[in-house]
Amino acid sequence: MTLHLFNTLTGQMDDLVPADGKALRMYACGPTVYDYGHIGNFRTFLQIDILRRTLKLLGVPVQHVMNITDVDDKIIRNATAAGIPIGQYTERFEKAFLEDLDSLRIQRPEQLARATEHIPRMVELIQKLAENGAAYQAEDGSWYFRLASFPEYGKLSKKDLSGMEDGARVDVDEYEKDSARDFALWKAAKPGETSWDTAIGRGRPGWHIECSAMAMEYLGDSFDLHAGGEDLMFPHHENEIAQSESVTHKPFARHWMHVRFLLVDGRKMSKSEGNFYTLRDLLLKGYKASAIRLALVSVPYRHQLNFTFDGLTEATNAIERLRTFHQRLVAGTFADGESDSLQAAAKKARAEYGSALSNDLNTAEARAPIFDLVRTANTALDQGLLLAGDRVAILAVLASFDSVFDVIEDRDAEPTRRALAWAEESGRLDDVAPELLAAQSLTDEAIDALVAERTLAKKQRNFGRADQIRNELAEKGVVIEDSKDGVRWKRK
RNA sequence: GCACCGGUGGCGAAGUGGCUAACGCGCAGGUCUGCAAAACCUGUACUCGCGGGUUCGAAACCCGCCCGGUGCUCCA
Repeated sequence: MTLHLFNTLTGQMDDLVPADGKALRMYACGPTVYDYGHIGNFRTFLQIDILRRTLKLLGVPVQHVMNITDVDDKIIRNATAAGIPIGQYTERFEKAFLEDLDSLRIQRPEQLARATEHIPRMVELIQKLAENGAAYQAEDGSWYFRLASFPEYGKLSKKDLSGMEDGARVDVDEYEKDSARDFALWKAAKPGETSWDTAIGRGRPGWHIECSAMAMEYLGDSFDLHAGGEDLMFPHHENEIAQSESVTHKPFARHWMHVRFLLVDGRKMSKSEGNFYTLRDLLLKGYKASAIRLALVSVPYRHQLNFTFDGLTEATNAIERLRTFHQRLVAGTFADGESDSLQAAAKKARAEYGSALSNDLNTAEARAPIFDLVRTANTALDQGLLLAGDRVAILAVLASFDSVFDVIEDRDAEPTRRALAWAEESGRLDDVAPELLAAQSLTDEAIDALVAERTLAKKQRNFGRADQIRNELAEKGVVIEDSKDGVRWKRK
């Protein structure tokens, strides 16, 4: 099976396959590390994670490069305000970002590339552009890309800029450009700002050049896929194409993928609207990392996702259903053999799941056959008709599902613990949901002891005491389930 | 203003010409249970924003309208 993925460049569904027949070479625009990542950032990174995991599911090896933008206007401004070097400023946000990736179970790219570590490569590119007449230096020493030198400009975002007039929007500090739409490749040093002394003068890179430089450094002049948020399509990606292709005269990326923005409560998320959430905000409210992952991943990447707390609750409950079922299979004992109907159901689920994902990463559609299988298997389980061979087949389907969605295996304790530690050391304990603190106050050992006491009380038919213990635990978010195989408990 | 996307049950959401309109959550009733929980069963849109049209046949295609969102500037 091959992945059919919408290609922004061609405007149609194209098969995404490695041009060299080996690994799929992809570049994804990463974060600018000037603050903690918000859920909008993570929706994009999560959808790219779904992409790379789907490729692997389909047997395609991936060579994935992501940049970390660790120098830009905001970083310089904030670091200056804090009175520290930019490296020291970005370090903690980069660390936080990588932790957040772990929390959401987003796989690390094969290569992370920091902008500040690739300055020579960028300078080289700008020099080549200058030789081709595609770049020029302004009086203050800044370098700009000459848009007029690249007639194909606009081919990605389908913009026709030929009729646009110059002078509509000119940044005050960029008045020396030949044409208003020319964009900065290199910004001349201003007094007191971080800068690099290079062959093209003292200064710092413009935003777009870093991606061209690092993509070509690790993936070559031409590569398979370039991905990012929809906002980057114009002008960022358009500029990358112009810069890169003006140097190489080869197609930059063959395939472009853009993830749509998410909305929060029906509005674009913004700090001024008061609907702005970082991952850490949500963890401290008591939502599990897996629920956040599933909620952000369940709406296909080309659709707007309206993020709500109801949606998080829905995801929490859906995961609970999957995990409970998984646990039934893992813990139970089954007679030898296999049943035709369940084997067929497992096979069908796997096929439908794979084909939904291959169809432009339709995650919503991909969930359906898995839940179908859960219901079918639960019914068989209730009737004692599920056999050992069925268990193996169904667990394999769940594993395959989790190789992309990664929500069944419960690793939620760590992100929450990390978020609480962070809240403590950064003085944000007031933001922590009281129920979360209450739940944390109870150790597993304490729960086991109470559960044991309740079981004893039940044996003595002292249901009053048994129910009292159950209620106490429930208040702290611990749910008890009695079953034939014994008592189970879980943190809600 | 120009451009693009969407409007499917209580909520989320799939489906882009033809099987009883997936799936999840929620809700109601039932089975099981000391009671619960979990699980299962049944029900939960005779209908897909509105009005026309095309077609043997449309949620799906065309036209018009209404509503919501996004982009055109830094942004994932």
